[in-house]
Amino acid sequence: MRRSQLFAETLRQAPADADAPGYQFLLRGGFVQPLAAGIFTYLPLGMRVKEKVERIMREEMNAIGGQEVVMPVVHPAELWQETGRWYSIGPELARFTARGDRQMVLAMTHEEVIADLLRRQVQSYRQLPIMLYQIQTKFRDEPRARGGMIRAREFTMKDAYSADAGEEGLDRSYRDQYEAYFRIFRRAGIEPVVVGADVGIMGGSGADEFMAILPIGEDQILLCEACGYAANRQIATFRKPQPGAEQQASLEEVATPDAATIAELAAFLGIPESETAKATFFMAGDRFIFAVVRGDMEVNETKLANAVGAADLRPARPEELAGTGIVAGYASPIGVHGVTVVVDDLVAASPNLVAGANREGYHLRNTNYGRDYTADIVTDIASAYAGAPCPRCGEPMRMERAVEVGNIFKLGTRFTEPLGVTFLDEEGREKPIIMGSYGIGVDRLIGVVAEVHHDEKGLIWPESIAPFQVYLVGLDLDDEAVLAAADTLYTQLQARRVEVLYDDRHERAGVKFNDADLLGIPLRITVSRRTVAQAAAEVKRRSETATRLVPLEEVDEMLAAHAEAPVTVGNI
RNA sequence: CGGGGUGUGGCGCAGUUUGGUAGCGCGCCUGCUUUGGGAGCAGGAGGUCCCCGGUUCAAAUCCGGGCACCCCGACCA
Repeated sequence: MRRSQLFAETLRQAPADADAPGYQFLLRGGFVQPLAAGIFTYLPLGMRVKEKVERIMREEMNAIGGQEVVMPVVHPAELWQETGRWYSIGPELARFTARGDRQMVLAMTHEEVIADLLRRQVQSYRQLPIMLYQIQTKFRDEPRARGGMIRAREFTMKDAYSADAGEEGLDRSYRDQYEAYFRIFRRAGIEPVVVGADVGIMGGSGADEFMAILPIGEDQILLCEACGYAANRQIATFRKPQPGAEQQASLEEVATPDAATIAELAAFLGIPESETAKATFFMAGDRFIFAVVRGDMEVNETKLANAVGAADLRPARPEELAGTGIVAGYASPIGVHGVTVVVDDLVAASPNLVAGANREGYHLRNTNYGRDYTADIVTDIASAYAGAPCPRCGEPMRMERAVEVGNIFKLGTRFTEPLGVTFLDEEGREKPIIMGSYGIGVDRLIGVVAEVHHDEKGLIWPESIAPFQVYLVGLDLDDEAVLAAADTLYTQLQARRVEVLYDDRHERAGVKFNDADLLGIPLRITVSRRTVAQAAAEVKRRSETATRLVPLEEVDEMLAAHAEAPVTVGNI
């Protein structure tokens, strides 16, 4: 491809609304063009990257027995009503009315459709196992798209679904996907960490997330370097400190004016925050949830939601406290009524904590679980934190921000049961199919690679997904000998099936070199009056600063030899 | 959905406080010169100043109401 023909206008300055550096380069280089918040057009350069990422995914999915399908983006509402997600998922599920008042949804995921497909096609255990995948558009009306390609509303996902006759089969499919995922991410140039995850709206029995550690990540993960424990903060546990062993003392009200926060309270009384109890209030639908953790810890909303069996939790509004006996800022479970009380197990085990008196300006010393109050649920609802002791080995854990680039779920019968997706086993018994679901965000992966692989000048694509393998810079092209040499090399490289972008524009050297750096193509080859005088071309790797001269007749041979590299797609 | 910010030519911005009919840099077009790290000179094209309404002799600027986009939080396979 000649640069003069390529539809890619590079920008010297990044649009002001792009903050992440990798995303800025994707915009400046002409890889993608935003249409609206979280909705993008892929331009030719971006399309080439996307195509290569998808090719890797296809290869790895095919390698574990996956078969490709494409399912619709528009689904009838009835299917989503059958699984209940029509009702349980909020406005992020985009709904619209088609002709004749038919309710439709835009696919945010495809479990319903795949389950329906299996329901229609599978009758016998002899047809199982099945592994299907697609690379297809999804739409999620996210409350807030951000981070460029990392969190889009319309995006492309590689989603795979396994159908097995039993748990052992699911374990095997899950393991195959797990390993394929590592191969996909490594080939695309990132090294993810796998963390245990919450099953969220997917339901099912287990889930792992593939996380790319990045400061712009929206997720937080806890990692133990000593034993390898890794978990999303949403579900991460930690070894709780030993509660104090002192005797229970008698309850005592103490005036604590203007001490409505734990920090103020601890400072006022001259005690550590760990000797206090913190109360927070949530609504799970119509249920009022009163949650208590030790003062130095935070409530983990995911754990709390799971503890009370709620799909959704939101902070309670002040007016919702009316009639419960709760006084915000001075709250404790003592004297409250009509609410579901959930107490963290550490609080329940800790003697003589300072807690609110449910009276403006007063707290209680020496509150004790069991003696002074009880709870509907006592369990772990505290959030793990940086430095928290590992639940397995007790060593302090690291907390990192990360982007979820892939996830795998053991769905079990979450979708096949309500939809009646069954098969007959060897004994002629009807059983629900056991499913797994496995997703990778294609655009998000590209966005993550861009964030990981760049320098101050631009992108540095891994060879495996670079839009071109070679950026051929022609300088002094008004010199006929140089033009002929550059054109010849271009033709030779194309004949070798090397993907080459030939900068034949009438631009100055600086412009071309800077564009080459911005676009991040792995190899730059320069032909100029200077190099032609030595019958050579200058070769430079984007990832390195060194250049070297290679005789013109050897350049295409050199690249052909290079084609052996295992991770490479294409002919270089 | 709460808090904050921003909407002015393709991109980056000034102008808004104190109303007077739109400007700078980059990019783009033409010509000449230049030519290994974002050239110089000369000439030129390009803008419903986010939208609607109001105030005013006069609105990018003041007032009201929308919308869009960005950041933080909430939310999130």
